[in-house]
Amino acid sequence: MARPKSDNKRKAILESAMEVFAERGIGHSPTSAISAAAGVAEGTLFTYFRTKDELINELYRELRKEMDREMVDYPFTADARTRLRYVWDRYLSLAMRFPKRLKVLQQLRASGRLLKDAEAPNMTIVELLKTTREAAGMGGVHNASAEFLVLMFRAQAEATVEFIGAHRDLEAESRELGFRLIWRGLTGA
Amino acid sequence: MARPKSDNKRKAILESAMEVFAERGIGHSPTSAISAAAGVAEGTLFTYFRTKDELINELYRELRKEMDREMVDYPFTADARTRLRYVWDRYLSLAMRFPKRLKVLQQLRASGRLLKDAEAPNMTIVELLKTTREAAGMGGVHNASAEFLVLMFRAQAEATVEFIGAHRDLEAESRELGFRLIWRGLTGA
Amino acid sequence: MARPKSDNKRKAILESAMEVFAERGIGHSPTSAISAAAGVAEGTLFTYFRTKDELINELYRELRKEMDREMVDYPFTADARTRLRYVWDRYLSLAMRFPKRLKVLQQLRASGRLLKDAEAPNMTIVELLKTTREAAGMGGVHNASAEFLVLMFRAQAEATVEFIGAHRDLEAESRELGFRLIWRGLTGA
Amino acid sequence: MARPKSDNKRKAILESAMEVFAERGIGHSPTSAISAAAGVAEGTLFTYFRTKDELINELYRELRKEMDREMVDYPFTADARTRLRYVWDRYLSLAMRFPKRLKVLQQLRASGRLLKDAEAPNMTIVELLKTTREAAGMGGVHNASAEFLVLMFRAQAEATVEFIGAHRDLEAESRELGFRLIWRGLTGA
DNA sequence: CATGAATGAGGTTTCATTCAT
DNA sequence: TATGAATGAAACCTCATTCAT
Repeated sequence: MARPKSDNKRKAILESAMEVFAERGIGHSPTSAISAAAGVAEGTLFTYFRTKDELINELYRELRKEMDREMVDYPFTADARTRLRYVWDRYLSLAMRFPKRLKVLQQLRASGRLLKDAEAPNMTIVELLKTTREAAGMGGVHNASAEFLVLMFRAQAEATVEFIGAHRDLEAESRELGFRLIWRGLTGA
Repeated sequence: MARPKSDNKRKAILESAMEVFAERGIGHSPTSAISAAAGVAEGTLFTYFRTKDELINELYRELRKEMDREMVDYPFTADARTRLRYVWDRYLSLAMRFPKRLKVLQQLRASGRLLKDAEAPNMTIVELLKTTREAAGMGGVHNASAEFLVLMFRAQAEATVEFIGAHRDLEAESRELGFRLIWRGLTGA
Repeated sequence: MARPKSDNKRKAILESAMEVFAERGIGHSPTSAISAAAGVAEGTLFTYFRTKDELINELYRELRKEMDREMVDYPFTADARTRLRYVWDRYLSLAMRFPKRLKVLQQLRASGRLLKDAEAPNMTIVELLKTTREAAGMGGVHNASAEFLVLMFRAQAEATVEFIGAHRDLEAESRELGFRLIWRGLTGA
Repeated sequence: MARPKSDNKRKAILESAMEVFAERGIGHSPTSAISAAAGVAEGTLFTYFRTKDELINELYRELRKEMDREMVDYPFTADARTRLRYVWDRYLSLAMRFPKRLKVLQQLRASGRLLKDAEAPNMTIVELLKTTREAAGMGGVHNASAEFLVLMFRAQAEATVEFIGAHRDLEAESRELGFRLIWRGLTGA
């Protein structure tokens, strides 16, 4: 057959996993609940993912890929501020579109079940490494670890998402303020 | 009166819970492992905490209380920068002393098993609300939600701890840099 | 379709439950003993009965259905005495064939775990309601609650079974005497 | 000390056991619930009854003794009908006064935890043996086992209590009717 | 004797995974 | 491949009983 292990089903399972994890927590989400939500049989889940842990890792990879897909129009040649702002906006937009995404990502990271290679830097991270360092340089911070700066950026972004999640009406200003804090922190401007 | 409920045992169980959670993740930590680590019988755990969830919530409260205890010398009358720096330093010190603390806190928060009232603002939070807002005011940011600023502060601190955890040799400069970024973000200076 | 849920297994579990309950008492019968007796895995019991209580209720229903099945040749058109005697004889025969039945039924009733709807009147009860009332009418008792009369009938039958259980050699005369007592009580004849 | 193991406490525990058993069923009644209801410590229960089973047996004995105490005015010299009617009335009165009594007695009997000697015939039984046989003789039933007749009598009485429990308004006529049925059954009159 | 914390065996139920259909 | 019944190892929690106080 042309395409065995129908990609549809795989996707359905991953999507359902995300829903169920968000709702009930990873630890309280039996695979049977996931397969039920995906509309497939319990056993079918295991033809697509050998174990629950594999499903968890795949879901993590998938969620990170989404961010890369979000970057289609990334302005590679623009100045640092524009580029950083682009990532900031894309990140927040993605989070707003899928409000459960962040909660699941945090759970996945805290689960202690992720394999090392699932954390490999993706395109978004690579760009952030470049841009945050450039920005820090503008602010007179020359010897900072880029890795550290990215960690900071992500932390700020997540905090902003979390706050907006609790205060929907303050989305616009929080977006601005959050970016202002991080940019001013990096550059002093 | 019979044998009084020993505070030692309670503490031993909480500490063991923290160890075990850090090592294996909440979801993979049977209560039997916790009681064994604490050197008590399986049933004993349940005379101190009615359910595993109660244990989880108590642990969370305990960990937050620790931060308050860390604030003994808080310089209430000093300027905002000094006060914020104090919290920053105490937070990082606590985290360095108990490297598993942060991991467990994040797991607890992501677990979805915390009760609302376990999250009630403690003394540290109250001070941070005051100070971050004052600092933001100095930076020309007058209408920011203090809650948002605290979230940002915590995010920065956690990111810094995480980075130091992976790069012990860079502790000193990361401490400085982290604070510089957040302070400059708030105040522009 | 996967392996279909086997009716045999369901029956095996119910039968084993009855055996084990009779031998050890409901409260002292772990589900593991039941599944072992039925020759299935511990978990399997729970694919047929969601909880132990559900098993208990199903067993009760099953035991009552048995009595209805016992009534195949019920002489609907015969006189009241013949009909009542038929039920009496069938009831005693069933009890003699499965000596543990009664003990289990009493346990089930005393357990306080039966749902209301498990007690709904079955065919046997319906017939008894009719016949006992008719017999009572013959005895000049016109305004008796049929429900009360049925309760009496059952009580007498159970007492008779209990006695025969302890005095096997007196079965024949006890059967006669028991019926004579109840019939004379109802009709005076 | 004059009376160690204060009789008060012993009684309190027995009474509470009866309450708790009636409410929750023997199998669902932890000794801790009984001691709590009795207002004594968990351990205290075990200075009065070595095991739960011993408590159960003692309770059974106690409940049967109550019936004997009920017989203070037993008309030893009256005719059979009067004597039987006396027992019938006393039995029903006792049951009405302590509506949970019967339920608990049935549970105790069905529990399979009673020792043989707890069932030894008491004074009430002895009298019933005499009287029912005499009555049966009046009805032309000469070779009946007295034991069987007593079983029947008890069965009728319990059925009557059960019915009255569900239909309080019919108490008076049910009392009459129940006795009429058993008396007519025995004697034909 | 009274207390209630401590114990740990055992109970019910869940769930990842396997495998017959 | 898809299905879902079957499996059995845990998991959490209860509870009769013991024993230090």
